[in-house]
Amino acid sequence: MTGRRRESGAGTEPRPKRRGASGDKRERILSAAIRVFAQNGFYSTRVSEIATAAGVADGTIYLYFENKDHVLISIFEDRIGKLIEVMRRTVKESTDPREQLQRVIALQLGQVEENRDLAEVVTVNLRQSSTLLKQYATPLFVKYLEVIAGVISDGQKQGVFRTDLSPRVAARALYGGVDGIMLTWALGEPEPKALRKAAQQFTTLFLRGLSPEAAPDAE
Amino acid sequence: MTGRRRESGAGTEPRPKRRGASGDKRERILSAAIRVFAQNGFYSTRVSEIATAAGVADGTIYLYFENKDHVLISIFEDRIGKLIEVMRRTVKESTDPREQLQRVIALQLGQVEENRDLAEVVTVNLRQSSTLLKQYATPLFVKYLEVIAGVISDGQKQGVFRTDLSPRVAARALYGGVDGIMLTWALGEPEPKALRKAAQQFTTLFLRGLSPEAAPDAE
DNA sequence: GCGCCCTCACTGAACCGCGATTCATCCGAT
DNA sequence: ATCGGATGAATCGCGGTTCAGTGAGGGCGC
Repeated sequence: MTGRRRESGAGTEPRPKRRGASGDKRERILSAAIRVFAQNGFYSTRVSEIATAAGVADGTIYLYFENKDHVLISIFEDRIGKLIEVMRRTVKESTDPREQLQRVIALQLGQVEENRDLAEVVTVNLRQSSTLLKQYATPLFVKYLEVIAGVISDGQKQGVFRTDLSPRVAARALYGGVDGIMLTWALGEPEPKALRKAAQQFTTLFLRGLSPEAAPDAE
Repeated sequence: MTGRRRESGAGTEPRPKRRGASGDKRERILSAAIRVFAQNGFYSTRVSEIATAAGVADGTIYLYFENKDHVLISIFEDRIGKLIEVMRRTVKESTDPREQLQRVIALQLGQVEENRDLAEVVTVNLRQSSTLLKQYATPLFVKYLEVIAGVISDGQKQGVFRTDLSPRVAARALYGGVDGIMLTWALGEPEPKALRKAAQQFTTLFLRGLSPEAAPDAE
């Protein structure tokens, strides 16, 4: 007798029509969630906290998102999706792969600098879920890697990057390096200058690492 | 119903909070936890699953660990602590900083290769808890970075590494790169050769990045 | 040597608090 | 008056933690 499950609604999208303030409510919830997740982590955050932070009622969350998981998923899809888009555009602004990489690194760390919470959510929470998020985050992650790998591959074809490195490995290394810097910055003291300086140094390190002619073997 | 337990042996175990008991039970729980956490993630894993995987009763977990959180904490303290110890020893086996770095990278990815689950727990779960783990994982992380930074700093003094990079930034980049490679390997297909190859390439990339003499400036 | 207890690691079913989700109800706009 | 987004108290299942038992080992009194 308890089988009154109301899941019959064929529409899996709980997103209501965006009318007036409605559209900005979804946005409010998302940005509140970023704040709270960064503060407490995904699993330690209760839905009611997000609601309070967003200035809406608990139930309202469920008008815009299927459930708590999908709030996090939406953060990735919205924010990281946008980041990748911007990255693609940034890459197109130059034809020199070295400069492209430099801009990509600066772009990422710049974004992060002005939104520390997002940085924390991305670096920390990206890895939180077991299967669910792996499913949603991985495709984005792959897209990200493809952009980087594309730049490196181009550079190799143009002869400005050494060709004995797999673009995908190098892309992972770039991602990892940026992530590592973001992580220690997000967890540590919030000194913005340090971040920029680190970005600069990392770029130098990475670019020399990719350079086609070996430095004189010091030994 | 295998009543087989009580493996006395020469058990001088100061480990359990309780009196001298079968010390191997704690170990069984830890390694089971690594397996299950890697599979499902920390928060999606119930204590009863760890217990089942370890072949003990639910309550037994609480004889060896304060609570679920501390199971994860103990994994870090035990395993990562050991890794850092081995790293330190490895570093001492050589005096050439370039070789030291190379060995450190190989060591880490080697460890990981033979224990994929641990890799996943380290890369993924390291970032799970909000405050609790930050508190326990950060000191270890700092120790780790210090070892790497120490090697780089030495190399700079010896003149085999460029001196315009902060050893700490470079250390973070190294960490990040290794982590990024581990992550994509842990999440992706389990091809061991790929890991070793990636390690090799990353080492090359990183060492050239650190080399003191610039490659011919390509631009 | 024998058997009686006592101890203590271990067990696992039950408890209980928490928090995600629901839904009856409430407005405000048209 | 009607529609539909918004509300938030109540629900309810999950799962971490507890604790009353269990039984094997071994100390000890005889």
